[in-house]
Amino acid sequence: MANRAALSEEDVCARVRDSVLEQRLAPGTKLTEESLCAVFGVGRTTVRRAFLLLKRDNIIELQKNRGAMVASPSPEEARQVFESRILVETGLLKTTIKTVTLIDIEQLRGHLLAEKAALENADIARWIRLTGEFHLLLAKLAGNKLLDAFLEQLVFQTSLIVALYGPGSTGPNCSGDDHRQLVDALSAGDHSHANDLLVQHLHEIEAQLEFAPQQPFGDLQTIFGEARTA
Amino acid sequence: MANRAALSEEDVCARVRDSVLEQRLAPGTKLTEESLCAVFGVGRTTVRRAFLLLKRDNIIELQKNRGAMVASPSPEEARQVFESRILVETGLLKTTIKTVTLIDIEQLRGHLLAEKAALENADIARWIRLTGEFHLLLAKLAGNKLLDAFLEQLVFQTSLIVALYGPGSTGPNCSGDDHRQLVDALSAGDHSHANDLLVQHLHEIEAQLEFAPQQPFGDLQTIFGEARTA
DNA sequence: TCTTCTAATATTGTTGACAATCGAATAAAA
DNA sequence: TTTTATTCGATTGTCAACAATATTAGAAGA
Repeated sequence: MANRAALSEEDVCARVRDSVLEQRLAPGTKLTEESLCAVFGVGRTTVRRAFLLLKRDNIIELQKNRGAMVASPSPEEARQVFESRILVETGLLKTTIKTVTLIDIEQLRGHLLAEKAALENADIARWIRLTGEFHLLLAKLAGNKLLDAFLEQLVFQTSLIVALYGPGSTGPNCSGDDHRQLVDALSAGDHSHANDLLVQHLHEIEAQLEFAPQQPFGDLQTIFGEARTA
Repeated sequence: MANRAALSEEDVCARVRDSVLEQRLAPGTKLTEESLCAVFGVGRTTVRRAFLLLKRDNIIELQKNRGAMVASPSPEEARQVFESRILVETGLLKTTIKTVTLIDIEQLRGHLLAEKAALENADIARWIRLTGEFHLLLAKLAGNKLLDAFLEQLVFQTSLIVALYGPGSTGPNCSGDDHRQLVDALSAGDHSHANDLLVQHLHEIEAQLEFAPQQPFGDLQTIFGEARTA
């Protein structure tokens, strides 16, 4: 059994975000306080505070007296997310390309292997999560915590957007080889090429969106139950 | 008298942020729950939730069992704030220069007048706030709410940074004429020039910083009392 | 006088009960 | 059958009391 030390609001927030990142929590899902209390074994106070954090990150929407539901970004919001990602990620890349070390490259390649393994094991949830985390890992190399945190928000929202408007459940969040090519360009110190690849990669994902919503669903206990696979 | 409808955590959060923006709340100031309850006439629940929001915006620091204090960004954090601002603001400018309308220019010029008036009236608090809001107004024209919200965070943090490391109390947050020149360039549709001015403007502010902290102070009741001058 | 320990005070953290509000189900009327 | 009211159950919002923790003040000893 997991330890019984009470989870903090940050923990609950992280768990919910994980579920969003792995697309086990569909946009529009109603989150009642009581159910989350039960799932995570915490009091309403903690859940309530977690809701506040999640709202600030645009992961849930809070309506007065009507509770919380997982956010459903509009097409316009989706556009803004990708616009922001391109700006931030290319900005970070400009720094990274100048400071990147061999150790960093090793770490990135290690991550690529993990992505590949997850895909081969047909562990789709894990793969979806890893492809998102690749971008965060890449961002971290630039050493700007503020932009990191902001990009994190954007990546989580991207997950919601892909869940809403993306291609069928088989469809990739990030097509397989793009990340490897990007690491290669980075390793070669070719900023212009790396930049092109990054922009193209993001545009590709955006281009695959079809703005006609759909609604999968899931049971909360199941969804949250198997969160910690890392 | 103002209406007695209870303020929400967002309201409290906004009031505190206003005070930070106008530099009436010094970095390091201890914020006890009870004092804020008294000042704003709300319960501890509301203050507590506001604290959570303020923490997420890096405006206060929360220590377990030790309460909240206004954040004191480190020199490294200051560097990251300016790096982020340059990235975001130049990115937004690239959009704005393509879509800006005469009405937008009018609005910006109106803001410049307000800045000038505040300066002439020696209403320094208001002037400091307006110079910060100029950047937010400019950003809003690009029509990306996510980047807007992020820049808002950065501007508030800039206020803390200037309070900590900036030139003496007479020193300007944004030197007077820079904003006007920027609007002129924008009005002329000269992207390259506008971009240069913006970058130079931000670099100027950063260059004026001296990383040797100082500590002004103030009474909470006074600080919050005269917040709403807009 | 200075240090160290203890007790008192003040502040924060948590819980549970109660109030307010919303949504659904039912019943009544057109 | 459809629409409108009303009641009931469920969910959220608020508050106050209590517990846990930290800070301060004071006393004792060197």
